[in-house]
Amino acid sequence: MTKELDRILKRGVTEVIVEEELRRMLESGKPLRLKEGFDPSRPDIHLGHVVGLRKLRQFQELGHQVILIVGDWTAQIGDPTGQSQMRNMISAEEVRSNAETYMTQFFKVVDREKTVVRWQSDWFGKFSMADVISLTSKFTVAQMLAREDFSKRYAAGHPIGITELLYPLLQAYDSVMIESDVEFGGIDQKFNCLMGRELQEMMGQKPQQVFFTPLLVGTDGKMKMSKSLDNYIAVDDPPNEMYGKVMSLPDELIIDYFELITDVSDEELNEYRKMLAIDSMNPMVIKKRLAQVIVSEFHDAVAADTAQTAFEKQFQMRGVPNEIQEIRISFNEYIDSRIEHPPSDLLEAVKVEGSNTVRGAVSLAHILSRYGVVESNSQAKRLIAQDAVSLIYPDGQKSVYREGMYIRDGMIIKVGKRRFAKIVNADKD
RNA sequence: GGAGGGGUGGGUGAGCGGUUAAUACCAGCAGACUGUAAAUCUGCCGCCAGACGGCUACGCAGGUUCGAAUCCUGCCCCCUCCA
Repeated sequence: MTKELDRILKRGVTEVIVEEELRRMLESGKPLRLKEGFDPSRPDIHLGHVVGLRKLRQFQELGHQVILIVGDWTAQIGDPTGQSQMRNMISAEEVRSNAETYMTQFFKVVDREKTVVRWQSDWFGKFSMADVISLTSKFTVAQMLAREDFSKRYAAGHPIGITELLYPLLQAYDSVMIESDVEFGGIDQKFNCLMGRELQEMMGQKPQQVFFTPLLVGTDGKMKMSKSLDNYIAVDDPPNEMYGKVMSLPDELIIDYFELITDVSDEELNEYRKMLAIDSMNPMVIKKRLAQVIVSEFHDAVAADTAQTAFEKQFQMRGVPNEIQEIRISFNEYIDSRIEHPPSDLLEAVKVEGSNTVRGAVSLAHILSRYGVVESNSQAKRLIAQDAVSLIYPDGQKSVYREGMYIRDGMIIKVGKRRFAKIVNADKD
């Protein structure tokens, strides 16, 4: 028991306030009320969130109760944490639908049975001006500026919304309302969470303990994982994509990921650490193992295997993936329209070598942009000019696409490393 | 209320009448290399057009000019200082 507790309190933890106190509470055997709040402003949960969610799960397994707070009010304000710009407010309807998707993802990690969901609007919905004043009167501007995000912005002359100052107060008030024993959050939430302690104490409650988890670095290897930086791996990512994203992580992150979002034993972890340190194994191999573990966690072992095979085939052996977007086009239509009276939005095509061939650089660029393989016509042309587009014939032959080449039924177009599309002549059926 | 500074492409940020689809950096994309790692090198990086070329773009709306992101007028927004 104590050993297990040690592990939970040590692995994947940045700081616990107050550790001794929390340990005592845990050992007392009394079920604790664990608070985790989220703002349904961006509904996608990614691996960065999972670090904390896994902790919640571990505590649940010890018999404690999770109280999930849907921050429908704070979401509208926008969390100022780590922001150098003022946040824009989002609408109430948006919040509501986001919350929906959020929760299904949330419960991929956390045990639904041992979780209570509360909406902030339960209490803030009936907040009056008098309540707002009474809440805000407890704090000073200096206290708010003690927070680095704010003081930096202030010093740099960047705007700070008054609602943003309110944010930590609302979050703190949540702790009071649910009589939280322990709040969970990323270390960047420190200010907000500590605010909760202060407010609880002022309101005559025992201040919550706070459990801070580390921030997971995103796929760019530099910044913390976040949706707005587009360096995230979402728990909802399909297996192949998830696998690929893990493989694209910088090697330096392998250990962190194993430690923070998988259950591999400490012994195994040390093993990897050693291997990486002395270079006794290609890090790629260990990373593949990581990718597999992660995909099995959010999907299943079979999906993980499939993803691995697909990855090897597509990227390591430079092959063609199994599932490819099909582009069905009527060859005849293109050809006829060319001959009769070509509408400007139609593709140019020239009939050659029988009826199942379309020709011309224009055509391919159009096809690619029209069917969403690339964003625009201009972009397609640029890619073609850069030899980034190639044709793969049904017999496996491959050649870089050049202006004037023929496009045939059944041919696969490869754009860059990862975009594929198969041309199908719709006239056949 | 007063004084001053500012709003430029995804981000930072230059330009302050023409040679500017707009310097530079970051991000992004592509190619070489490779382990879809990192590092490095190279190219691209508004849209349409096969091409000549055209269109849209520098907070918004007008105006001056052969010509404006650059000048003028009005409006909106942001920042700083004083009260």
